[in-house]
This record gives sequence, structure tokens and C-alpha cells, in this order.
Amino acid sequence: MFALADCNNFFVSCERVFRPELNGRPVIVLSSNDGCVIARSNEAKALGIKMGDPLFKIRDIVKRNNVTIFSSNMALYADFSRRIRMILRQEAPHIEVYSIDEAFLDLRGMCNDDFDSFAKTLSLQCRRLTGIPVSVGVAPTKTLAKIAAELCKRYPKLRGGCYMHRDEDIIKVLKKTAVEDVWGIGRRTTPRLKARGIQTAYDFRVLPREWVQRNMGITGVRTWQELNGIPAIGFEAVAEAKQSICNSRSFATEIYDIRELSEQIAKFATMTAEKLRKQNTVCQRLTVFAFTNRFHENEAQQYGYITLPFVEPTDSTLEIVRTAREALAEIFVRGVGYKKAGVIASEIIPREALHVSMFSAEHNERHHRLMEAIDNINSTAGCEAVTLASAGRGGPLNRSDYRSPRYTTSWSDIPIIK
DNA sequence: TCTGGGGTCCTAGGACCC
DNA sequence: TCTGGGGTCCTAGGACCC
Repeated sequence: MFALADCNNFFVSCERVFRPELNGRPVIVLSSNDGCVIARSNEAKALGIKMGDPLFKIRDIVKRNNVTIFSSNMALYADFSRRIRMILRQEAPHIEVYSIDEAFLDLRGMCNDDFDSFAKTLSLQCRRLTGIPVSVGVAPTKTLAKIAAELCKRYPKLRGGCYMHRDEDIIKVLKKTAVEDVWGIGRRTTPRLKARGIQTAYDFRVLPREWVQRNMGITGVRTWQELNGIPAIGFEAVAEAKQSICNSRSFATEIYDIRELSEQIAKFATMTAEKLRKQNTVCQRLTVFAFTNRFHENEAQQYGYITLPFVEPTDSTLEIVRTAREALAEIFVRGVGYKKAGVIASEIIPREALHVSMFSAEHNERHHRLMEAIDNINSTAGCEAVTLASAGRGGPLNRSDYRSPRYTTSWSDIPIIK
């Protein structure tokens, strides 16, 4: 059996831990730059606010219903995520962290097979220790566990835990599950399935395998198998190193000045290098991109994009920032207003696999020790205690008007209670 | 006025090889 | 006159996820 532990309305729930008066009220959390809705309380969902709605399009709903708005506060959410994972690790032999608010548990080899009370107890445990409501679905495959967790959200009587294993129960549930709500069936395939009269997860499950293979490829077959109770999606207890690392942002207002844009690119490159080091890897290529506001259809659009190789794979902030700035100089066009830019590291390999040439060994070693020292300082003294001058000292250029304090991770952020 | 950020896997087609 | 067959690697684009 597999379990999925899924935090309900996760970002909103984190905010509510420190603002309990918001329980039962409509609350939304916005994406970076306060652009779109990325989390909604049940009350906000009931008002018809959709995932991804731009804030300016729902202003009147927000105003009329007194919806509370938050800018995203990723430091806070990441810390809650970490605390919940700690609880899950104590209760299950293996966990696979799937996203910031979801983790799969591999329950094979567990002595206790009363999975229904296991699920309910785990949910209660998370709630008690963190304040976050968590849905726990248990089923023979990951895809079915996802559906079981959804049931918890729909039926409070389940008390946060649902064990779905008897085939007749699974069939009953699948007949009531819309096909587009199945994990792995997205917005492109849904209309094609509907056109063939496939409305529910059950309709999909009873399709001939050959049809699924022909029309949806190997990934479709895996989903089909999983709905039929045959595990087809692997369980990865140890997270693999990322194959690409991207840092990008939209800006509150367009940037015309290369020096200003260059500082932003240097910041993104710095974050990228830090992430590379954190997973003990080096990268061999760097992509830099910068583009105009794609929603301003009447204005000229510019989409700058370039990829540069490193002579030797690197995780050095110095080298990555330097290359990123060179790349920007290549693609920058004067007179263009850049709305969004970013940096992508790719062709990532483990640092141990790095064969340094005779001539660069000492240079690499010195760089590495310097980077370690900077990382250590930044981890204790705050993440921007030491930065490159080329990244500037200014704050971020994206809007964040409704951000809550970083209650659990930053002393200086906590409001003084009078 | 205002529209997110960060990933993965699969597939088809071209280049190139013998 | 007769003009194959099989393979790998790389890349771009599509689809999906949160």
C-alpha cells in the first residue's frame, strides 16, 4: 500500500496558523509579484476564485467579500513543509517528497495493517503538532492514493484519513471521479477523452490497453495501470539531484537599464550556484533569458535567450555570475523594457564526477573553500550577508505588498507584540 | 495599471555513424 | 542495372505536475 499525505490549501493553512481569526473566512495567497492566485481557502473557492486568476481580474470579488490577501511567503511555507516531513518520517518506513505540500509514503513492510486508523492518526498528528490540516489517502497505487486523499477533503466524516483498497469500493469511487481529476490526465488530453465519451476515471480504467497506448503513449498506460490497481509509477525514497536549476522573476515595472538588469541576473545566478552546491553538483551550461511583457500585445516583443558552456563544470558563484553577465550582454537590446528574466543551469553532474585538469586543480580547490566559507556565513548570519558587489544591495524588484512575517525563520521579521 | 516559478518525462525528427 | 538497414545521440517541443 501507498499513502499520500497532502496538506489542505497548504499556503493558506500556513498563514492561518498565525492568524487563527481567518479560519472560516475567505483567504487567498498570491504568486510572486502579487500576480496570480496560487492558493485558496475553501471559502475563497466557493466564491468562484480560480487557481491562476490574476488579482486584478478578481478585485471586485475580493472587495465585496472581504477576502484576505497574502503575498507568498515561501520561507514560512518551506519551514512548515519541513516540520510535516519530520512527522511523516517518524511514522512511515519510507517517504518520497513529491512537492512542498505532498509526500508519498511506502507502507510495504509495515506490521500494522490497520491502514484506516493509521491514516486518520497520522492526519491528527500533523494537525496537532503543526496546525496544518493534512489529508492522508491510502491505496494500492500512488494514483489511487491521490484520489483517496481527495476524498478526505470532500468528506469531513473521514477525519482526514481514507483507506481505499477493496475493488468494489475503488470502482464506486472511480465512477464518481471526473477523468480530468486523475493525476496524469491534463488539460490537453481531457477534451480528447471526453470527445470519445470518456467522462469518469472508471470509463478510462475499462478502456482497452492498446487504445490507451496508441493515443496517450507510455505515460497514459501507466496511469491506466495504476487505476487498475497495478503500481506503475516508481517510488523514490531518496531525492535525485536536479537535472536543471532555474531562478527567474517577473519585475513590478519594466527594466530598460542593462546595469539594473545585470544586478538582477547576478542575483539569480547567485541563487543558482547556491542550489548547485547544496546538492553537491556542478553544471556545464548556463542559459540566460530576458523578455518583455507578453501581455502587452500592442508593443514590440523581445525574447532574448542564450546558452553558454563552461570550459570546466562549476558550482562557483564567481564563475556563474560572470558567465551570466556575459550572456546578458549578448542578448540585451537597448530601448526594450524587460519584464521578466532568469538563469538556468543545466547539464548538471555530481561534483565527485568532476575531473579537474592539472592546471585548474588548485584554482578549483581555492574557489570551493571560498564558496564554503560564504555559504557558512550566509547560513548563520542571514542569506545575503555576503554577496557579490555585482548583485547590488537593493531589494527585489518584484511586488510583495501583502507578505506576512517569516514567523518561524527570521527573528527580525517577527512583529513586536504590545 | 495589474497576468508566477520551478520542475520532469516522453517523443519525433535530424544528424551522424558503420 | 542494382541505391539498405540498423543504430545512437541530440534537440526541440509537447504534456504533465505542484
